[in-house]
Amino acid sequence: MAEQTAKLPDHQIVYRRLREMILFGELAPGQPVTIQGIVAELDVGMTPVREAIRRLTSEGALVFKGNRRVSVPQPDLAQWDEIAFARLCVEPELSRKAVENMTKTDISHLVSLDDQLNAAIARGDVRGYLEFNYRFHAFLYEQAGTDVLLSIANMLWLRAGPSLRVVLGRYGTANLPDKHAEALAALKAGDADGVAQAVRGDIEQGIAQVREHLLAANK
Amino acid sequence: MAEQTAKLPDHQIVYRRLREMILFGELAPGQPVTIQGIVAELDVGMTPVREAIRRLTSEGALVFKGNRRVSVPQPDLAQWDEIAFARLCVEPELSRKAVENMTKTDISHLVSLDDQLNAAIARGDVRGYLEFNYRFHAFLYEQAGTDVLLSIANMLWLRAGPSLRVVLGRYGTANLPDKHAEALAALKAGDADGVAQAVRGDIEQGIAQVREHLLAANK
DNA sequence: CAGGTTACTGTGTGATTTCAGATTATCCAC
DNA sequence: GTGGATAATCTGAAATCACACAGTAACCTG
Repeated sequence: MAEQTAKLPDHQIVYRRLREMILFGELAPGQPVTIQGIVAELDVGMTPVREAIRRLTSEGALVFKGNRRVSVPQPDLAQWDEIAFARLCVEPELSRKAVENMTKTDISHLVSLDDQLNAAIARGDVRGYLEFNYRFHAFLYEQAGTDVLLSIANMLWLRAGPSLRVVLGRYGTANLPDKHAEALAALKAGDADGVAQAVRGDIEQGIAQVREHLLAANK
Repeated sequence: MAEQTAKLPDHQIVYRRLREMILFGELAPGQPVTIQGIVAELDVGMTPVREAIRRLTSEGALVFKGNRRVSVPQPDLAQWDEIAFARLCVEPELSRKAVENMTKTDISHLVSLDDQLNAAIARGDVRGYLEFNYRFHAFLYEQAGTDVLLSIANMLWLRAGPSLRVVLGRYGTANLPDKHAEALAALKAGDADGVAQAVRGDIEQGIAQVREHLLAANK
């Protein structure tokens, strides 16, 4: 693990680091991101930082802000609905495809992630919730072995992350029902449709929460 | 148009140029892409080229080849089916949303693009076919005004482009039925579902052609 | 409050360093 | 002595950096 990052080129390290910061809410929506700020913070040259930012903007995780600043985008209601639509297309399908490739070890890893997720919820740890929720879904989807759909899903999570963070920061981790248990049960039974259905429900719940928040903020 | 590219930063110019090269088949699948090769060819510095390549890899238009080489990807059958699935999710939806925003001027522009497309087919111009086919769909989808879905669609076209080129290069532009006329008719009637249906059919045809080719090549 | 100046940020270039892969040379076994 | 395999070297490209340039926004002064 450690030796992986050691031999990885800088631009990939920066990319991953920034990615995590966006995904887990360390960068707030609207917050400006400057190249030289990152250079100072992560202690690397400008070139790798520029490449990482370029990559993230092309994935929609950062946006050009009129002038030449980039910042973390804050989706409006219409954009949120687009993200929701796309996620509901892609993620149940990924879940379905993942089922037949899952080994017992994989499933127990998912169970462990879900346990850590629940622990984070119990102690009101928003960052922990975001991280383990992401890792739960990401690990499940990875098992589908489909890189095109997976890259789309990752892109969508990147766009959804900051908004989730805002809502959770406001309302806390209480009342966070998820359908992970349901998904795990179907998974153990080898019921692909059941898993897809559970994941769909899980996504719909999360989406609805943010959606209500956006509706309320809008009016 | 010309003054746009004149004031555009180099990395965007390079990005667009490479993008077109991939989209319209100037770069063959599997062909290695080197930074210094592009530097020499387009006469710009390394940094802009690196940024453009980074962006294209994050969109799946180029892939890291194990070590630090990048090349144009060649989807196998499974990947092609993923692309197909995602396109069929996204593009009919984009078409549907586009309908209500289309003005008469927009429609006549689409008609003009379709005419040029047919002219390209008639003269056996593969590159022209790819370009006008792309521009027909791209223009239609742009009118939906939905940037998230649009960026996904663009990503998928980028992944599909090289394969289309291979098939067309092999079988020529004869026997290229499309459903553009059908789509245009529904569009003029304001029939959103009809447009979505026609686009779905159009995509399915194109997909099937490549799919057969991949099946044949595989066995 | 307006005009100009300053500080800062993004952009582009070329030199330098690092690295993966291929080629060649050497050594050991047979 | 020959065949094979392993190790050292060589090559070309990628990765990084430091600097020069340009444009913008903020600030300061009158």
